[in-house]
Amino acid sequence: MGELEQAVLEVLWGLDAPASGREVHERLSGRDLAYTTVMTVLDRLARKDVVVREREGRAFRYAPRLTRAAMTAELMHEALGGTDTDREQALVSFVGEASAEDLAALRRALDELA
Amino acid sequence: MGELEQAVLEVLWGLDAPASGREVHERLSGRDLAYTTVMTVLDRLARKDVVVREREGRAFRYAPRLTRAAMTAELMHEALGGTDTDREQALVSFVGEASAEDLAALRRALDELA
DNA sequence: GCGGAAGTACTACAGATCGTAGTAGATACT
DNA sequence: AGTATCTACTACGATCTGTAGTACTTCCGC
Repeated sequence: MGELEQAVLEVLWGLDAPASGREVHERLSGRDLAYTTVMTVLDRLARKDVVVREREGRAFRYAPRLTRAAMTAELMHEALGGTDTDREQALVSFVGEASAEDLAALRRALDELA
Repeated sequence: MGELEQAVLEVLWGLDAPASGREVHERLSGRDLAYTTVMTVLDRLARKDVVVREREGRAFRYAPRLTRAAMTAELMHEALGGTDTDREQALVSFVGEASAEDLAALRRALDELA
């Protein structure tokens, strides 16, 4: 995920409804990009199934396939997935390096599961 | 991390001591790569601080900077780090999608922390 | 001490991904 | 019909990765 791609995703997560390319472009006005640049990025993200696009009349509306939290979780699982063997060790390492807040959140999350 | 880079790392993790380029090359004989190819990859990994190299006489010996588990944990933290806001949600999502084994391992790891 | 083996450093090149954007063609609003 | 929107397609340079060759340096055996 490139820098710009990330930024575009960020914009989409910041909205509650699917957005048009034009809208995304406006939210990125700080970067002073061409409209077509934003469209290219949206297209690539859609091709990678990171965002989904639905037709609305002549135009498309774009939305992230996953919430930010879900995507983060997916990335974490992906990282863990690389490790066929040391899964357990990796998790130990993970909690070992986690902040107190993250540990608390983890414990709560686990408790809520049953 | 490219495919080959990953494979080279895998080899290094499979050994208990720092290895020479020649050794790594031999362990990758299945891929039929040129020795210099392996050296290039080791060099790039060293440049990225993924592996460390220490001089031994005329040659170098290469070793992963982190254990596999530690690197996995680092990648997981990195993924989580991208999320400034929804950390908590991300963790909930993460445990929500985890396998029973991973959950058990997580619980054990947390219990051992105190 | 010389010739070959082993190593490193440097360079190269092609394919993929990404940032960046232009042009053409379709559609719609007025 | 003219103008604004939008999508589709194409392009180009930068960076990363896979892959490898060449040149220079040792070092070991003879």
